[in-house]
Amino acid sequence: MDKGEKEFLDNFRAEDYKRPSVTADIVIFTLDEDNDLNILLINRKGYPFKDHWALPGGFLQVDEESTDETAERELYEETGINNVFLKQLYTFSKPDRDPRTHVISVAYTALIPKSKLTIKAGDDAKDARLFKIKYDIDGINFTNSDLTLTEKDLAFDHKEIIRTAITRIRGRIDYEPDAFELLKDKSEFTIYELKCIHESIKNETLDTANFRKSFIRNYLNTGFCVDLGRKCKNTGKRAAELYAVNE
Amino acid sequence: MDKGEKEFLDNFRAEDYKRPSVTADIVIFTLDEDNDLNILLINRKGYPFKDHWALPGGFLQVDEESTDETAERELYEETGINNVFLKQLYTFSKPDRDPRTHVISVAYTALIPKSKLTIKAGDDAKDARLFKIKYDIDGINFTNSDLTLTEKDLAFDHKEIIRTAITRIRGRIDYEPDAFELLKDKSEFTIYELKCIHESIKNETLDTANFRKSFIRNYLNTGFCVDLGRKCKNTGKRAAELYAVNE
DNA sequence: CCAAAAGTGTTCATAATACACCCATGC
DNA sequence: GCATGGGTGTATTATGAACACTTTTGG
Repeated sequence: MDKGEKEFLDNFRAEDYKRPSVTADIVIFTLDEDNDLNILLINRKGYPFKDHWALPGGFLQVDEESTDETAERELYEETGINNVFLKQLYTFSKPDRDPRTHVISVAYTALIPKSKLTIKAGDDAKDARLFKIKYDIDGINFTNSDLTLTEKDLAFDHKEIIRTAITRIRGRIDYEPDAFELLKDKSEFTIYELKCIHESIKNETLDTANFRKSFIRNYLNTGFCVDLGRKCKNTGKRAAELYAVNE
Repeated sequence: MDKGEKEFLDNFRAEDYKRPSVTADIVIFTLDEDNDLNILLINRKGYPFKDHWALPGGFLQVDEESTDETAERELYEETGINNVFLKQLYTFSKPDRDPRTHVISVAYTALIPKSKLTIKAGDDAKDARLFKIKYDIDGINFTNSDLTLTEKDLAFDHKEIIRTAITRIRGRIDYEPDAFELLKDKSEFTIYELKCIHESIKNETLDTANFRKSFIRNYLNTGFCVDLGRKCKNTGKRAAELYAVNE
């Protein structure tokens, strides 16, 4: 760095410029006991959008962290887990998307097996719940045992973020190994557990034989997965072969 | 909006929170007369990274525009064109990526035929130039008739942004109709012009017959393109069939 | 025995890839 | 006449989708 640059930086005052707020919001997908695709939403304790449901997330700590780190931190605070599959999704930045001020949201997608999720409502939430994603004529609905949300119950532009996330994950599922992230145990799973994950993400049933063949071609023969050479006994019915993701 | 929310918003003071700056930076790709892939870089007039080469871009106008609009505006100021293929690429947010303060960069990719580009150096630039993208052992180089840049000549983390952009466009070229955006004239082009675009983006030569077949299958038979039923006469050699993107 | 999960085999259409070959034109 | 761009045909193999069929297991 030359003298001129040092002098410039010493005199630079960030406060002289008007700036937006930046948040990281996270679309957390998981599969429930019915193997349905679920999303984690929190019920907002304060204004704006008090009592509405929103994606977990929070403000960037300026000069301290990247938005990736904001997302990781918020995810840990919200679900108690780290070292998780977390991918940047898209950045939402319309000036009026938050009534307080101009807030840029960098959205992330996380895929987490339910067994690893310990859901707790954070500081800014009255409640945190998993919702099944249901599709009907009007668009997407979110339901669980005692609540049904429509898009109007969602805060900010979070319905748009969720739609973008679903579209993205569906586009990726056939080409990227994302589905493995939703397995209860990546080091011991059956082809049919993996098939269930693909089915709920794509929201359609898949052919057993064809799914099997593509698993063998794309993941077993490539060395991405290995055949453990033993069967899964305890599970009712016929014993299924066990596989593991090769780390 | 209820009374409580109105009161909250009236009392909300955005200045109470520390906030980052936000910019939109644009990776502008074009093809030069040799049909090589080029990128537009500007030479920085002021600090920081004075005299270094950087992506065109600029600060978000808070409360006025989305980052998409920032990118459009900057692109217009820099190249004199609008209504252009502009896609959000990725958001870069490491706290130290700009020595002034924490600056979040929302990066965009633009594909523009050279005939539509009128390059002019903006307020913050001494110079604006197209550079060929060259690959060697050390990574990517940027060259034109009188300059060769290495990654060290680039400002900020712009080499990382450019790498991300190249990877993204390569991943999309086989599945998305991005290549059509680089045609001199979308309403009158030959299959071989399109092939050249694919070749420079992928940095490999393609088989004529196979490219042709996939064009027919994916774009002609689907109605995305139409056969104009006439030939391109003026171009030396044998006359080539003309096609148009169906608007 | 039978429903359900687990696993195999066969077929057909479409895609990707490689490559051999012909036509038109300007130098 | 030959290099270059423009264009066609054919063969091989990989992939995707449809579907018929067998095996194992608990109730």
